[in-house]
Amino acid sequence: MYNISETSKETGLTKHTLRYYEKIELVAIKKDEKGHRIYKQADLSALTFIKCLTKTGMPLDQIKEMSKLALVNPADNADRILSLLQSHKDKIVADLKESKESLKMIDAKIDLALNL
Amino acid sequence: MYNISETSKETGLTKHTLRYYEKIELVAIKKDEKGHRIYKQADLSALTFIKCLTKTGMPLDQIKEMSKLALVNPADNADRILSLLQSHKDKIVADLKESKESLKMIDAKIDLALNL
DNA sequence: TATTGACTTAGAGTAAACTCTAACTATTAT
DNA sequence: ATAATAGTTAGAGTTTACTCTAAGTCAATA
Repeated sequence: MYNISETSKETGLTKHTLRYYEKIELVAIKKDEKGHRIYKQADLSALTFIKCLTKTGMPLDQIKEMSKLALVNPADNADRILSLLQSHKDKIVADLKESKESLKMIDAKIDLALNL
Repeated sequence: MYNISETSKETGLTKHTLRYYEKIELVAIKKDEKGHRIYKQADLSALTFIKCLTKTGMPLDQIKEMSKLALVNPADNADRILSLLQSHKDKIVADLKESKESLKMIDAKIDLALNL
């Protein structure tokens, strides 16, 4: 069990962001009798996965849609979730390719500058 | 020589974006006697390179800073420009690594779902 | 002649994802 | 007892990079 500060440290998300993710209903976190958030290991894993998705460019509303599906009825929605993950994967692969091409062009510029 | 529509087609940037880049002084484009923009081959190359930089996450104000240096005094600023390009390159390489790691985690999730 | 379609401008509006502020409560340290 | 620290909320503000609108000028075509 972790409080918001520990969770912030573990996940690298700010406390502000953690509360924001709750406000937009991207995650739902239990609270103790004082109203303080208590994060479980599973919450940390979920947040870490969310970070993977955002870092690779999935918009928060898509992530939200996916986690809703997973929470409400995992069995019935497995196919849908899988296909969302697959198409995101395809997007990442395409982005990686594009970035590598940009990197090449930047390298070419650097080489040009070095040979001045 | 290209007008704004042709340039938009060539670079994949919208006409709005092309005018916006001029407004923020990221580029400076000559105009004809009617006030219409005339893009040279060099402008297209610059815009294509700018696209590489933005796609790989360089903020417009950094790109602007760099092109100012290149325009004002290329010889004296070559070192500075080179080091900016180098550090951006390093950032891209780091980002690529991170994206590949995220991809792995997403793949792991997909495998998990497939084995349900 | 009129309308279509290209261009122009200044400036307002948008979307995404935070990020911060103010006002408050509860617990611990001096 | 008081001050510091950690938590809470609602809601306002910020940043980046566009994106769009309104109002206008020209040139060519029906």
